Amino acid sequence: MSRGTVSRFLNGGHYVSPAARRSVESAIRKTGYVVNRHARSLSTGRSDSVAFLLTEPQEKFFEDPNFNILLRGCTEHLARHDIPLLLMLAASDDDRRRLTRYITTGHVDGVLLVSSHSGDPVAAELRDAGIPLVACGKPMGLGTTVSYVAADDREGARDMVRHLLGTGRRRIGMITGPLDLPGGTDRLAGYREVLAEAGVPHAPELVAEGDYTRSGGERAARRLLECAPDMEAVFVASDLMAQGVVNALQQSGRSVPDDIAVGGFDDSPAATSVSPALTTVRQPFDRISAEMVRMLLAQIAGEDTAGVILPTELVVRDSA
Amino acid sequence: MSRGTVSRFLNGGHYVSPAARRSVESAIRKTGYVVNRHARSLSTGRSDSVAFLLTEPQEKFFEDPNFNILLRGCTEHLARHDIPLLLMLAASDDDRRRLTRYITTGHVDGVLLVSSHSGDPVAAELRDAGIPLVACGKPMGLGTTVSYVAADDREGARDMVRHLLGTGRRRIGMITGPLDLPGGTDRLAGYREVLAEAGVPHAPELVAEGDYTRSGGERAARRLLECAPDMEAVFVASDLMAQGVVNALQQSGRSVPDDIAVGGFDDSPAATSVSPALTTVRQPFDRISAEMVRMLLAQIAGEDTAGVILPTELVVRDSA
DNA sequence: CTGAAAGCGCTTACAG
DNA sequence: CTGAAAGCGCTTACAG
Repeated sequence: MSRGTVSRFLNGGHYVSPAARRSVESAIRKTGYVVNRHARSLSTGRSDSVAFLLTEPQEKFFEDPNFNILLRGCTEHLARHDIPLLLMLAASDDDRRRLTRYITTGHVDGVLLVSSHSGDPVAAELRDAGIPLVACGKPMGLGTTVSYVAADDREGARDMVRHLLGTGRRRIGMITGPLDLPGGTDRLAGYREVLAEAGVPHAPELVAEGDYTRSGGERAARRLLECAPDMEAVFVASDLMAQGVVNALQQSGRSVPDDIAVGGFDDSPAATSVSPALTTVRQPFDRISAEMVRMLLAQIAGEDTAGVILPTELVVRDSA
Repeated sequence: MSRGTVSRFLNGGHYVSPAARRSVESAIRKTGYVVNRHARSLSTGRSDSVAFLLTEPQEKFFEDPNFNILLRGCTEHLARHDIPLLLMLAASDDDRRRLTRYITTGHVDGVLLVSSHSGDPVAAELRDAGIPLVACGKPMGLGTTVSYVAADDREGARDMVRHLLGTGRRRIGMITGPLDLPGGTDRLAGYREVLAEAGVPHAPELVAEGDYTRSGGERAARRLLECAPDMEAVFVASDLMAQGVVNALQQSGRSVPDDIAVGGFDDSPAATSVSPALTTVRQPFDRISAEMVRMLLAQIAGEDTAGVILPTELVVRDSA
């Protein structure tokens, strides 16, 4: 039997007679044959695997439940296509270089890129190398040359601030995400717009930049409390930070929501593990990961993809 | 210039004249040449990458700081050899199959295996496929056919229980790890031995099995409190669980360590983020990851390696 | 130090 | 439906 026939059997079994198929099957069973992926990849040009690349310090990856959820979603959606997901953490510049080299060198058919800060060269490097690429969140400063899927950060923020205004509060503070991340700037923009529309005067002392960590939220809350002790509500750009905020407020003797209402963002597991449970803006994580995978596979298949923005949803619980 | 010369240049530059080297360098720069790894791997039989394979539900990976630390250590030690680490999470059986196939198929030169429960087929599968393999913790039921590196769980447990006895307490409980994990059984064995040696009668109502999660620790502590309300101290097989235990004890109105002393295990970040700070048994994580990497590279180079057991150290803080 | 050549193990038109 | 053959892009003895 020729190696051609075996190969055809391995790749879907088209143009293989039942008899041939049977004898290949039994031979494979008998010898424990397993294809050599390198050889296959060399000849097909594909590797049949995909990377989930995170360019964040490792702590953040472990601390923030958003990554967990996103990772699980991507894994599951890829599993339906029987494609393994390789998780790569680029914590240092050195790691980044090593991993980009690894990726651009054909080891992977495409990459799901998570959390790319403006100034982070990874997205541009991969794009320039022609690697199929989908970012989670619009990569800043790259125009529309990189496909992405994101939640509608601006609109979500607007919903939350409108809700806060609706409870009668005017002195509404905000703790933003890192401002070199799209979720950082867009949520802030939404907050500002709604307040302006409602005729609430701009108050810079009510805004503090956070870093999407619990302890960062705590610190920012204390800063706000100092500069604006009369704050009535605060919109926090992530649930994890909001956990820290609730903590800091309670320690300062304020009750949530009676003294100060707190609104979060994400609707991650963090939202319901605080007391009071957080009123927050749900990111459609499952749709996000599904879209990311769909778009990446489309790119790998040679199609063009663009950016997609998915709607968020206000979830009202007890904190505001 | 022949491709042979270029290849020699790429692989260390031996037997390449300075003139040839220069012209290769400039050609590479000009064309943006990058080697095709598949072709290289096909001919060398190596892939120059290594997997960190975790067979645990994804939550545990994210919740337990031990994994974080171990992962970081392995990444760093491999970085010194310029070898990328691919993280693979096998949460479901389906994932496991997909990833084992991926691995045994030559995509990776070796694997660092974390947390293999007895009954988990992964270690045996990889071993049978002849993949270089180092486990973290002795894989149960596999005899000595798989190399591993572990902390001295038994001796560490002995130290802790001796310390607890030394503070004058006799009614000492234990919350174990999962008993299908070596750390689970060995720490329990150390606990039992020391109590027996001290003439303390065996009291089954003082032992509860935990699962290395915070909430599991909480549950186990409540169970113990019910069955043995006169407990004076408890040795908890992980710091993360101990966090939950301290919580449960305090909620029940007990003070730690005055009413009940608590000893942990790991000396992970969890140990110092509780109040009171945990007296615990330090696992030498950095040495563990260094050894794992060293042994894996040795195996890849064709050497044989065995099991190594590293000493622990008692760290006395406030909880006991 | 250098080049020509074989070989790594697959896939895929191409004839038949 | 099947086999013979070319080709994927490297590495590595082997002569020179």
